[in-house]
Amino acid sequence: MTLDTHEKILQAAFSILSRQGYENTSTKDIAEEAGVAQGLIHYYFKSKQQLVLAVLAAFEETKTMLRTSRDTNSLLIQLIGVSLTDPVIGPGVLDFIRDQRAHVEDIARQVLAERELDPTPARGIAGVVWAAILGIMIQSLVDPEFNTDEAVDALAAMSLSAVFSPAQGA
Amino acid sequence: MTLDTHEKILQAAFSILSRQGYENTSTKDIAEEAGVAQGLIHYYFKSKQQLVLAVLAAFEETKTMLRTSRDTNSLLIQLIGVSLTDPVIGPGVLDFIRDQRAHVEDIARQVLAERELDPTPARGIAGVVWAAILGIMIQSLVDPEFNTDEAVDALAAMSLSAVFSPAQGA
Amino acid sequence: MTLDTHEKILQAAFSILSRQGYENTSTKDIAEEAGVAQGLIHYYFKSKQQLVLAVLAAFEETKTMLRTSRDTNSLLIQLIGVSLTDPVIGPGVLDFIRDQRAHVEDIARQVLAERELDPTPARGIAGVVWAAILGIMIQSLVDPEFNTDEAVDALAAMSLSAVFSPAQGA
Amino acid sequence: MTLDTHEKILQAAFSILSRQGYENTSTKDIAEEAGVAQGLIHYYFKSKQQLVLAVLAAFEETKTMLRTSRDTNSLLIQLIGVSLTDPVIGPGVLDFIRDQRAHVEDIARQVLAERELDPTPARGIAGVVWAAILGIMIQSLVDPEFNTDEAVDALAAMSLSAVFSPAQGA
DNA sequence: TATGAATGAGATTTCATTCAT
DNA sequence: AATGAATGAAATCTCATTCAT
Repeated sequence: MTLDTHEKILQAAFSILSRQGYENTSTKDIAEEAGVAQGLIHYYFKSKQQLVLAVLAAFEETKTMLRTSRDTNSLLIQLIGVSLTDPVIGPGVLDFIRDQRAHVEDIARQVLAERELDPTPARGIAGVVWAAILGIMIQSLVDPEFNTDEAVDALAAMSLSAVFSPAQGA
Repeated sequence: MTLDTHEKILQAAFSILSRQGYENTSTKDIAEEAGVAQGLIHYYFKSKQQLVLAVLAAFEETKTMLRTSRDTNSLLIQLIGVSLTDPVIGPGVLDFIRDQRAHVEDIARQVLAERELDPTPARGIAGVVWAAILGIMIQSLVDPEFNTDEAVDALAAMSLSAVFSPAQGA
Repeated sequence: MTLDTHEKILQAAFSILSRQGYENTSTKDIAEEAGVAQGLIHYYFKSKQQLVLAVLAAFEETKTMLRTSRDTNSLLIQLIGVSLTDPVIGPGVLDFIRDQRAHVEDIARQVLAERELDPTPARGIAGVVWAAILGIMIQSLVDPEFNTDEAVDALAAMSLSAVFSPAQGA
Repeated sequence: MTLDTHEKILQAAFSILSRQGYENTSTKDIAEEAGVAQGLIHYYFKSKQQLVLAVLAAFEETKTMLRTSRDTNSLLIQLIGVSLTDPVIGPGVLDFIRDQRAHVEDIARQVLAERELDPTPARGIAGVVWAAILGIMIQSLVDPEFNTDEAVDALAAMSLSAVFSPAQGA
């Protein structure tokens, strides 16, 4: 199962971007990692930005494959930073984040339904839970001494409390 | 109250960095914003990286002044992205994040003490709460439709539940 | 006989470096002399230093072609000065000087062998003769009134004496 | 015996220039080495070039003190390189070299006179001997494996031969 | 499709020199 | 005499993008 060139470039871009970051990665680097000529990058992708968007889009499709990979998280956090100023990258990151949050919201809604509870707070809970996931991701990446397991346990506990506690949405 | 040049450069750097991001801001931009010659930047700060670290350090001192400012948050998120690959910026961001988390942990510990509860879960709770704050920050910045107030309310409710619920650390 | 770009840059570099000296020649100057874009210099040569080393290496290959050229000598003397402080240029110049001295030593050894004399002093003689050649080069370059022919004659006479005189190595 | 500022700058300049070379030494470096303000350099010396000329001129006066110092030689060789392109440094170096050669010529003339020999070849011999001294200096500086003693011995032997041999000026 | 040479703009940094105090 | 802040030009190097083949 040989990869076609398009795919080869995408994978090379993901690999090197997550290692080096958006601004520290040149299209030449990507071409070398992919084993193709520099010019070919722009034959398949109109610009460096478009290539990165394509990488981001590929995340979702191959989600399970890459899930919880440190590389993926690293690239995501970096792209969030970029997205704050880049008008092309920005919308792509926004879509990605909304999708993820919607996914969490679905789960919350399910749980509440199973308990025959009011589904209204699902959106607020999803906002916080997904926020906490992002923040835990960041602290894991930035701080080698951050106790990720402890944080994940605490998040689980807090989420359960939120579902059963009458204090919700105070 | 005229600012001395050193301060003028710091403020200009903060202002323009938070707007444009680290990689999109040149030292020339900063000099122009500050109204000084380009070379003067390097008279006061050995490198662009050192200047940014100085801006970051100034955050803490003027924390109340700038608190909840969108600019500050924007710069912080961007610098987190940069910190993943930059060996000079990295440690500065790490210190900042640890300080903030420690601050949250202090508060959690206080609350638990007032209730005469076991202080052990304070650290785990702090990790999650500060994570959620970061994540809410990000979603506010990236997604104009994100309902920040709702998320903050939910976070408050979940934190309260965490303190009183016996399920902690399950 | 069109030159390929690599060669064109090398020749332009040699020409302008020998005229203006290492520190007074910018890569922009070299690009203009070669009639190419500034960035192309760094496409072919990783740095200005590497380009200069390549020029130096080209000396030996085209030695006869350029022999006794004032330009070559000028560049060599300037690079010797640079070599005293530059860790990249330094080794290149050192190799060049050793090669030249070894060449002189070979000749001395040959002459002594033809006369059936002890070859031991060849190394000492070579050191001095090559030293004198360097020094005559310098004086010719620096002092327009220096009588180069007279000095060369005297060097020849002294070298002959050295070979035949029993006083060697006294 | 405290040094006046003028002298302090001269000595600092000599010390740091011989270590770092002309182009790698900034006026700021010299000011710091001298323990004075940057601006003061230009109060005493019109330009960096004039300062270097003053250092060179000071060589001759303090010749005995500094004689055979590796620092002095290093600075001289570097300045010879600079002199080939710098219209201000150039003449200063030229004077220096002529003085030194004249000194050697005086000695040669004396020796010939003592032997009651024809003084004509003195100039040619001086040109070569001084050339050899320069060249030996260079090789000592550039090549840590160069056998300086052997070369000096050989130069002495060759010079003696030159004085007594009838082959002179062949 | 694919190559890689070529371009040109722009970034960081250094530095001799000037000037107000 | 002395200070050190300020200037502005220039240097090296990087890089996304284009283009002829």
